[in-house]
Amino acid sequence: MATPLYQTVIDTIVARIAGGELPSGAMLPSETQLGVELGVSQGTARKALIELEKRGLVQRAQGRGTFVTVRTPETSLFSFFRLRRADGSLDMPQLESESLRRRAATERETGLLHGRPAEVIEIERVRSISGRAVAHEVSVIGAPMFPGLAERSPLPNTLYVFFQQAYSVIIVQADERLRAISAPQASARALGIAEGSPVLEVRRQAVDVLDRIVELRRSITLTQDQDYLISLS
Amino acid sequence: MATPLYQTVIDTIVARIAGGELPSGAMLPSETQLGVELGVSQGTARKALIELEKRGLVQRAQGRGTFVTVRTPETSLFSFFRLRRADGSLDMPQLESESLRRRAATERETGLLHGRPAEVIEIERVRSISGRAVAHEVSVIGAPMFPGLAERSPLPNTLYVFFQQAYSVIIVQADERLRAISAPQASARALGIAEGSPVLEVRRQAVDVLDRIVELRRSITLTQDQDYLISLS
DNA sequence: GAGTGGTCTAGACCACTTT
DNA sequence: AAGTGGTCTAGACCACTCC
Repeated sequence: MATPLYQTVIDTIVARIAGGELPSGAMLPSETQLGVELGVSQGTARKALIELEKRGLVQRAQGRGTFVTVRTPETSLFSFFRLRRADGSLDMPQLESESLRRRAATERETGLLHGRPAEVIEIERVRSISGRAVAHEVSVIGAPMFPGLAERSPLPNTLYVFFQQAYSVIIVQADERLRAISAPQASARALGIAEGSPVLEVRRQAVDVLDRIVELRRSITLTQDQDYLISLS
Repeated sequence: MATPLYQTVIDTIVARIAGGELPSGAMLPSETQLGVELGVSQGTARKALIELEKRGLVQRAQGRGTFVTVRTPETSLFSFFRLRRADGSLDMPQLESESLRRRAATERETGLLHGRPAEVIEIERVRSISGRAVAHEVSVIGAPMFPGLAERSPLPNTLYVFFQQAYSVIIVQADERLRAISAPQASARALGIAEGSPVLEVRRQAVDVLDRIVELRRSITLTQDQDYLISLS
């Protein structure tokens, strides 16, 4: 029993979703159908589907079926944008400005990003909440993985939804390192604050469903009116 | 089918662990035994145990059995102490100083903490890494929930391990709000830094296995040599 | 009514650990 | 050899959704 049967079922479905064969919102075959298709029992197919639901990749609804999880700007921001009001609620951020650059990758970027890209696309954005600039983000992605992206500016508000819809790249995890620093010049200007004010620096590696590092991001965040909210367990 | 059978099995085991009947490291009955005891099938007992393992409350090992998860200072710090070196590894922090106070609870504390305590115990600590003070923490817990604690100073390095061993209070989750602020006077003095330097403020609510808010904590953290490392999904 | 997932059972065989 | 969890199957019944 080298690899369990249900694991190959999981892998098959993940591949179908990551390959675009099962797009966002699509209904999966029923447990019984899936079992017949893949030559396993309904119980084994069920175990795979439950695991996929726990990963957030599909959603199951009694009486309706199993569906590929739909990511909207709202759900994506809810997971991956952590600034919250004092009462914990999410103020929808607006995109204030955006600029795109295509440039040679640094050694570090080539080493970290999936596919060891020699060229990257850099996306610089400022987000605001209730008219106040609160975050200055610089994202870096491998150019070969996102053909044509550099020519599509302005990009949608939420990158990860766009990645999934246009490139079948599904971000499921973000590893972050946080530090309190004095606002660097560029960010201070972008956010309209005094240089040297304390800001939260967030350096992120975004990982997709195939466990590939897809994006490197550095955000400079204002935490005067909003908190960066997380949960450890 | 108001509540599933396996849920009552889960609740039974959680109660036994939280009640001290199954202490840290104890072996649980086998799936079959548990099924007989509680009048359910082995498969149902199994589903409950798997759920408990996912919550981190027990650990299962093929051929050996199921055991109540042992929390050591190492495992506890690994989960709930997030400062890490650049390479992601954990430098064990040392306790630099500690002071305890018993005092009347503020209105906010009474409202948030389990049991609406009128009196609380305040634990103030400074932690250091390689001889450098890096965190100034103030914890507040309800006095009635921890009888005799105020007289036991100095407390062990890791509070949550101590809570579990001495009071069967098992912390499983910490909800945190992060901000970058200018170091307040008291913390600046405790950490030996200039007042006004940027520091990471972490306000935490620690939740136990019975879903009760047990501790309120405010940490002022230096993020010069170490990062605050988290993962979103 | 037909089809879906949710729960529960019973039994089989395998892999691993301990004695 | 005995006991444990890990996998897999087959079938039953229930609750829910949709037509």
